[in-house]
Amino acid sequence: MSVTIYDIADRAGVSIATVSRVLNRHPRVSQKTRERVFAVADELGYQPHVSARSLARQNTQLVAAVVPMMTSYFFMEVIRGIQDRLASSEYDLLVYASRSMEAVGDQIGRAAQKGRADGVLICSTPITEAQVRHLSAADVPSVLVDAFHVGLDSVSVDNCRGGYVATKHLIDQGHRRIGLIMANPHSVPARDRREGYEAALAEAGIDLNPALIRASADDQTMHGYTREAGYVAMNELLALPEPPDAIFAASDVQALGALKALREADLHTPDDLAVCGFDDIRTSAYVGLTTVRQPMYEMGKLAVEKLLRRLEQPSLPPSHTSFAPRLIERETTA
Amino acid sequence: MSVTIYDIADRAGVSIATVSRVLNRHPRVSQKTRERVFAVADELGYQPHVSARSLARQNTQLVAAVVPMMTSYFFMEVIRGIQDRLASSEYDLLVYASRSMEAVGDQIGRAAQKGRADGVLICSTPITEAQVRHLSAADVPSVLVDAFHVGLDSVSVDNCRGGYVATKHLIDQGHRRIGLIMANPHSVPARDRREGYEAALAEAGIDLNPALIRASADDQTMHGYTREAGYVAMNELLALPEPPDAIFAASDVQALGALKALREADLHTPDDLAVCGFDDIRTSAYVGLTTVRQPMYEMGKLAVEKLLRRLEQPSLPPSHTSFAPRLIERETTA
DNA sequence: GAAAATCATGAAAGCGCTTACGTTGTGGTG
DNA sequence: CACCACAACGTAAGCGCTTTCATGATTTTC
Repeated sequence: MSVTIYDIADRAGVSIATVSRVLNRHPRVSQKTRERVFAVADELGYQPHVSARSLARQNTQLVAAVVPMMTSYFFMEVIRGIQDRLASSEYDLLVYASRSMEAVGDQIGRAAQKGRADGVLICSTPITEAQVRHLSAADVPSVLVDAFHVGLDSVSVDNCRGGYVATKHLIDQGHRRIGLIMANPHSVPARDRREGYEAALAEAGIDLNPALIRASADDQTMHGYTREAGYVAMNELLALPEPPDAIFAASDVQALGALKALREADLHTPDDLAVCGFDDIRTSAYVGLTTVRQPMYEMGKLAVEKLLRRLEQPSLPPSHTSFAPRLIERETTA
Repeated sequence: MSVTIYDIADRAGVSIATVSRVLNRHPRVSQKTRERVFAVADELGYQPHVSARSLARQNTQLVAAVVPMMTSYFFMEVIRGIQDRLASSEYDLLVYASRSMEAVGDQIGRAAQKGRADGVLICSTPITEAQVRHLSAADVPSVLVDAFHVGLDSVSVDNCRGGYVATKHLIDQGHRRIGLIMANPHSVPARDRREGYEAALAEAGIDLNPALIRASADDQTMHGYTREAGYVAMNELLALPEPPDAIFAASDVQALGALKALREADLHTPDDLAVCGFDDIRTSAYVGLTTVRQPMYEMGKLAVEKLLRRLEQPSLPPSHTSFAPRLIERETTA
């Protein structure tokens, strides 16, 4: 078998307790033995056994992140933020990505299993009361990203405000018939964005026209945040007797689908029709899509920050941070 | 403390050995006790302690993936493949992403630590002999993705062939002065693609013109696979007394940078200049970039496949798979 | 009906580490 | 010089689980 502290102890002529103390930088060890133990450890190429350490210390040095899907740029960026912050800590990252929104529950259960991780980050999942109870029962600190629950730390984006900002921008550009390409209404962020959309219209004294609102087809895996959904929705809107003169899409991917439909219809942005998305994914900058930027990277980073804080002080009251989304003006509306 | 097999044993009036057997579906347990134990376990809401189990079983149910950077679409896709395959196994995923190419070594060490993971997937890292020795010393099965070493399982793409295919395509379109936008020459894939490029030229009887080859600026973190690098390189090529009439870029991001330079110079693809990339990232489909597609998702999937196989049969000889890249013709060359 | 085989279970020894507690030896105090 | 404080280290008891081996009960076999 591989080299353990027993081997080191033998070789260095001390007890395993002393070896452990040296390895853990315990102060009550003489300089001489410390050096000897280190020397022997090096010589034997000792590596601590992570599971054993976890069991004895009653902590893994792991953080689990649960995300609905690896596919999307949004989660990528969030995870990148998580990674980066984690890199300067002592924690490693466990990733639980599910293929469907439904499987998320299982993943949370798995991530929160006893002895699995010291903390859990849960992304973009409307968490149920049952899950919250499960988490607190399992006594594993967790923070919500892009989701909210009173009892848990969270960092999110003010989606309502984002919807408002986008719509307001379109109105300011002189548009009146503003179409909304929604995602699946089950998606809380999508609902919030719609709320902002409606608020902006109301404020400008524009009547809400339900015909201009298209919810995405019922896509199980992506909550309708797909290019195809945007494409279909746009075509439906174009087929209207009185089509819109501007579009607010609940996500950039949908907006990209909409742009495709426009190209096919030989319509041009922003002259024939203005388009504003939501997210600011990579491609958006490239194609010049006006959008509302979510600070995804920063959200991931802050989430870890909160988790680490809670790991140190478990009794802290839950803290909630809501980022203000920022309008990024590009060619599709300018 | 939380509920352990001792609690179940007490409550069910059996020994912990029996509880363990029931929980592990050991056959030698009577129907009656099996049911009782399960009932009690349910009742108490028992969850096995992962670290304890790992220690006793001498296996974590974890696979570690080491990737140079979360940033790129390439790794995202690979990881997605990994995730998907892992989802139907009993393994969870540990992700080690480093911020720089240099830190990868540390990450490998960390991932291969004793008791950390049962297997390691190493992505796009030219692995050193020392690291190989370290891995086999630590006795952790590993498979290389987008990299090669005789002694280890690997799945990669025939980059040389890819470079050849891309260049051949440009030649077939009638181009003669074909520029190459290389990445950092430290990148093995980049070197291979260049080799293919040279082979295609040679085959067509076109003299190699070193002036038409631009290696990316020495970007530490991305090996020159950046949009900026492509942009700079393209501008250099355009400034040549005799600029190229076609470009093969070692990656799509670089190609996108090149396209930007072309737009600024008011040149149009494919008429003024044809462009072919490498990778087939998301944006490529959107902007109509001709490219050579790497089956990233499939690579991730197959890598896991190989790892699982090796986990079952550790003594298998190393197996190497090389995917043939596929040319995706789009507007930038048509 | 006795010996052998089979079965269900328990006792206990790990897995490799941490850590509370106890012991020894050293130096400092009165 | 007896006493105490404290530094340095060892002993041993965990952490929560798996698994070998032993044991008694039950069934099979001739």
